[in-house]
Amino acid sequence: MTEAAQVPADPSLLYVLKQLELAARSGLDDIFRPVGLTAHQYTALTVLERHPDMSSAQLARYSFVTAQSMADMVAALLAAGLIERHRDQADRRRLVLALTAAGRDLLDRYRGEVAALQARMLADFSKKEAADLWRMLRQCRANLSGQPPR
Amino acid sequence: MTEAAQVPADPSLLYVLKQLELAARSGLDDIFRPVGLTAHQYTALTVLERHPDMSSAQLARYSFVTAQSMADMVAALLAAGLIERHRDQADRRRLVLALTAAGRDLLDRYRGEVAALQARMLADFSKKEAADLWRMLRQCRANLSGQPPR
DNA sequence: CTTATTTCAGATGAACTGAAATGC
DNA sequence: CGCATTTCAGTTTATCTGAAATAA
Repeated sequence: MTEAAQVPADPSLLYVLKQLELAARSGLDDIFRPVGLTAHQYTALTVLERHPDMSSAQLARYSFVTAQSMADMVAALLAAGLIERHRDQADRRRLVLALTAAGRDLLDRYRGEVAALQARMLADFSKKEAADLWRMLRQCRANLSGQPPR
Repeated sequence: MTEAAQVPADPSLLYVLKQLELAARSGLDDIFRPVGLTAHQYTALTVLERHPDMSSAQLARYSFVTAQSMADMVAALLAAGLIERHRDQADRRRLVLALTAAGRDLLDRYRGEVAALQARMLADFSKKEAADLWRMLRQCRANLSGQPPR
């Protein structure tokens, strides 16, 4: 008998968080599967959009993965023509990354779908509730990581 | 403003959610590394605690992984002596799982540390704020749960 | 007969560690 | 010299797909 996954009677906050993130990432993967992008790769693109001229190593620290792991993902985005890179003139060890026109175009093209996913998640939320949720999540992250919110 | 904010200045709600879940899971992994348990395995134990006598296949649907993947994890928990299983007398295809005394003992032993992690995450939250966050996260999960699994 | 559960076998991908080359 | 960035090479681990056996 196929029963839908049921909700625990009294799940911990950490567990609800995990399941919600799973559902959200699944939604992102569904959106970007047609263009052969994973949720992780999309996320990296949005980080580069907000913080241009990061190096692969910086991006890795930002995403809590090793520089080697991030190098693989950067290679995939380079191969897809969504980002480009060039030597930093000030520090010639660094290869700074930037979105290409195609990368910016892709982000623009899917902004609506991603916003719709977020809106679906926040159905029935008032503007204030959504803002409160956002603020509290950032606070939680700051509390756990010791990192300043970005 | 004459121009719409086309490029988000702040990280999206989905992105903050992802980073927070990452930090929380990292905290769980730190807690359970000494006993050789992953955050995912710990989560499975807590699910079994709340919902005794689930089969591996049910647990898999519950966790949004395939039955084959869950079988590997179940095997690890069996080998560690934290769960046991026996045939369901009503449906002899099913191998129902249950915590062993050692499994219950482990959960009891680490309940405090997990609660402390959650408390660290919720530092400087009022009781009402924490309750609001919990409620909103559950609401978000419910809103997205109509999604097809991966 | 069809479906669900479990198990076996192999494939894949995304992360890791270690080490070397380069440049500050 | 110590340290950071990038790259090369190999490894691990967790998932997946496919297929078979068992039972309702």
